[in-house]
Amino acid sequence: MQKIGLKTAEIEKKTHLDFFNIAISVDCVIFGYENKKLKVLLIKSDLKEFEGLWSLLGDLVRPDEDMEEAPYRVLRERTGLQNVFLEQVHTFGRLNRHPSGRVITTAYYSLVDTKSHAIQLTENELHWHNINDIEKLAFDHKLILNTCLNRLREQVMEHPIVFNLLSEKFSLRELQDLYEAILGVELDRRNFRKRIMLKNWLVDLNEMEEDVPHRPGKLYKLRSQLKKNNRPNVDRLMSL
Amino acid sequence: MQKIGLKTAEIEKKTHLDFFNIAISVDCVIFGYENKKLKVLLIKSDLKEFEGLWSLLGDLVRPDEDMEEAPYRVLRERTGLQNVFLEQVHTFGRLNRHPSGRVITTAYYSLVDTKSHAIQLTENELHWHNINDIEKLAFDHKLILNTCLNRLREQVMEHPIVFNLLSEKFSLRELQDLYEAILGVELDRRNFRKRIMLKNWLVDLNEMEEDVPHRPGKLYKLRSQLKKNNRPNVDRLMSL
DNA sequence: GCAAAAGTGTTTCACATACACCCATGC
DNA sequence: GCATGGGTGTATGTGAAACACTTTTGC
Repeated sequence: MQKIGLKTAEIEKKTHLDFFNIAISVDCVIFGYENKKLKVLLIKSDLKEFEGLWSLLGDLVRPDEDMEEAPYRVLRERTGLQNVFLEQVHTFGRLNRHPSGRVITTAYYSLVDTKSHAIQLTENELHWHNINDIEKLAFDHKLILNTCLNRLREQVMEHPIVFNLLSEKFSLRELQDLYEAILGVELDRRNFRKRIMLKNWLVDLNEMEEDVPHRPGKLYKLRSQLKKNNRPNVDRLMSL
Repeated sequence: MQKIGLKTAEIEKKTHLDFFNIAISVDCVIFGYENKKLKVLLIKSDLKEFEGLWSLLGDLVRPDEDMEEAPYRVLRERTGLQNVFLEQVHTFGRLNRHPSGRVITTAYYSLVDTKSHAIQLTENELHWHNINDIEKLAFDHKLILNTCLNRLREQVMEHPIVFNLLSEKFSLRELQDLYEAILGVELDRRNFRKRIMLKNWLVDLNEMEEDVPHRPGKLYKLRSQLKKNNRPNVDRLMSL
């Protein structure tokens, strides 16, 4: 330790640099759905401080990319997925939230189809975890996860987004199971169907489920106008 | 310009520093209410690039403060206001959104009582502007303002927050005028009263308006349990 | 024929909306 | 007494919620 009062140029410089030495990262809460369970994609933390704990996928924002681009890059680099649904949720900037320095992070949530062949879990440090089985995560990632899950729950009945978690064709029962997994409640089948049909989100494909050990249900898909990609349209907002 | 290939240590260092040289700021959309108009507090931009334009109040996040603290500090330093309502809305990180370097900014909106004696517009560069009269702002602040205004409009019927814009005692007519100013629509008086009473947010003070040139209205105040301060309770979220 | 899930309709309640008249006060 | 806004009730429509029986298929 250096004594106080001996403020060298080196220290002066360090102090000054410190002021600008806040790094910014993005963290992605990547939701998936399988076996009637809502899942989240996590990676083993590589930090000694969090040995054995799982963490969200994230990375520092690069100096030459728009911040909105960073979570798309993270998903592309880590899972191979492109054109996914992503939405910014909240920015977390508690002092000491990161053990190796001052890092402020912006959280995004993503909805992906786990059956997509594009998804590469090759690194083998990536795993899907049941939302309900998650106890402790590295950093403040449990808080981030909870915040994103709450946001997802708020959005799900208002906007046609859950379809990003399903294959293109699905039955109403599958859709209802998905809503139940997200919201964590049971829903009445008749009321659910009425409500979902009223929104006019679905197209009846005039096809039936196959290879099910019971009466097959009708198949639907999302109305194609609603499949807009999610990247924010800045021009539109500017003109408001 | 230096030729490529001649990468000096100086350049190496600069490149490396660049990577971490993203500054983070907070910008506050401070809403007020006066003369039946929703207002926002703006400051004359001191940047040559934005000469003559107004901008939001903001500042860099300090290396030794929680990010959530920064907007409270900005309000305290610039207006003298404390214990205000503040809510984080969105983080904006477009490349080149700031002319003097890479700055990512987190936007907060605040609701303050313009009649509060604490508020100091002393610097005289601060002025309240009617929301509807704002055309162009410095940086991407028009986008930030629109985003915050949309968020405010989403929140007002769900949460008892608009009371931060009013004095402690108010009549239902004042409250309705305020809602109309925020939402930009006219409301039916009878239906508005029923709806607001149903929420059980108000306490009848058994007092009447005074010095009004017409039949005085009853005065109400916000139920005191709802006057919770707005600072996020991290512990509660962590335990979810 | 049986197990398993698909499909469907009615009633009730809460809340949103549309709408018009009398009342209390200051001047 | 008149101008100004305060205060109130009813009828109608829409969506949410509760609730049970018949149908179709694979086995």
